[in-house]
Amino acid sequence: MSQHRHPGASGRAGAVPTLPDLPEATVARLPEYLRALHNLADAGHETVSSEGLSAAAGVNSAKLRKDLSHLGSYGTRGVGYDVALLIEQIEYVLGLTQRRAVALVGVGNLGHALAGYDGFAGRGFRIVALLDADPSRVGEEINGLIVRHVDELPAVAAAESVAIGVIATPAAAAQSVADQLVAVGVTSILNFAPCVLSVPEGVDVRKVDLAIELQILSFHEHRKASLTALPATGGSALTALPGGLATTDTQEAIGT
Amino acid sequence: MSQHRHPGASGRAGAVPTLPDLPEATVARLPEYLRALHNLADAGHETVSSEGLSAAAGVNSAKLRKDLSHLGSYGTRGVGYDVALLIEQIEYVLGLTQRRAVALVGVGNLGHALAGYDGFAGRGFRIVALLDADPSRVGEEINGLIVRHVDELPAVAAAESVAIGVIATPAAAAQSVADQLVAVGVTSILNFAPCVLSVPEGVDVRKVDLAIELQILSFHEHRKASLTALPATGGSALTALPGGLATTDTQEAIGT
DNA sequence: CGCGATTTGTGCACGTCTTCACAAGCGCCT
DNA sequence: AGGCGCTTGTGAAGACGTGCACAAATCGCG
Repeated sequence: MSQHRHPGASGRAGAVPTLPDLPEATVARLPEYLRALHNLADAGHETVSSEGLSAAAGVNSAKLRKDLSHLGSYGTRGVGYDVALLIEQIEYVLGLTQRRAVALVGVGNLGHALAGYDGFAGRGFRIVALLDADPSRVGEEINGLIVRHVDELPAVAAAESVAIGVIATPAAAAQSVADQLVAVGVTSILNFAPCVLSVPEGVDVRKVDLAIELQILSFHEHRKASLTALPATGGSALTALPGGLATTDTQEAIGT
Repeated sequence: MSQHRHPGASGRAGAVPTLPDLPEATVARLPEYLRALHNLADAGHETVSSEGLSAAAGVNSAKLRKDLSHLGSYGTRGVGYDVALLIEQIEYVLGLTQRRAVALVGVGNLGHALAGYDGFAGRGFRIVALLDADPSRVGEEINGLIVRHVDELPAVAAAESVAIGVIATPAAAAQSVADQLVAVGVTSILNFAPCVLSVPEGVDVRKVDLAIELQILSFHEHRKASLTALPATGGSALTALPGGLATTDTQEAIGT
């Protein structure tokens, strides 16, 4: 393998860190590995095998090895992976060495919860502004931050370089908020509003819709129910529909 | 194509509705189509072309047609899809014709927001119980429901057949709650706690982790930043600025 | 010093998902 | 009635992701 360096302590700002163009599916799993690694570190483990880490992260061990191999050879054959080193590497690749500034727009039911969610501050992010369009909400203090009017977004962005915008507004307002975020230079958006956002090229949007998750579960419920209504392993060909047996045992978590 | 019937009015309970074993990727998109269709219906449209619907749902039109073809031929060539009929079909396939009962465990920051989220009640689900292990939270009323102690889960499940459990507890409590949910017969779990749940076969778990979503965005931010810092083509390494252009234009939403 | 136990990294085959491109079908207009 | 334009449904090809199985590499021990 090629020589990999530890970019964590890199003093150079725009260095050339050979960011290795990871597959999307791998990127989506890295945070999960990272969480599992932190748990292991807290428990005092210094090294971990791919088998152990994959179990903690809930994935196949071969998949985990392939994922990690994409960011370089940081394991030792016969031993496993150095927990601390791997944490450092993944955090670097994910860009978590710098605490990115997050602006949260929409301090309603959900926004309120997000503002108080410690998973944000605890995992490499800091909320720098709470914004809302409703004047009656402006001025309220949540978790040490004062809610400001959404029109102040340019001022916020000027004071502190906002990397990520979170939209927790009603669907009707989401597109307008997205436009405003893009206008002040935000290039990554996490959208909780149930609607499609249209953004210029180069801007990343991820969507989280709680109702959709429930509906997907509902489908599987429906499917399981209609299957159990069928005869077990009858011999007759008639009513047996899905030749298969195990059905789709997607006990795997997540998808997104 | 084979004859498809409208199962919406099916009187038989455990009928054999030819549930067509949809690809997971398709299932994950159906709720999005459904939302777009409701919007179109509200706007007065009676029919919609695959082009129009796919634009409203933010996907490729060919993908949409293939997705819909999996649940039967409900379009008319030269015309498009009947909005009302398609809504009925998708809701049937997703099992939304019956309002499924949801039990929410963990009424902290996030649980509070979920309890008040209208996307639940509005989209085919009804929260039938709010549960928490903290005695100081028991008794509180949220959105018309009284918070009960988690030990009452069996009583809740006995009174009303709970189809889906939502876990919004801290990570440390999540596995225990999942076990309790499984024990009372819940076979679908939506997990907001940042941890892997182990459940018996046949139980579906979907995970939503807000921190993970942010970290994925962070990766793309990091990548975009390191790319714009690179020289365009063959220039000197140092000061060259934004020679780069399109970069990774993953403007697509979600991944689920 | 050499050997065996262990674990990583990866080539390969397989299945799933996406996308293009086009024939088949439908309604409308003349 | 016939033809024309529009839209669906789908075959085929390619991209992508997954998992097996094994060679290469490392450590510890005799």
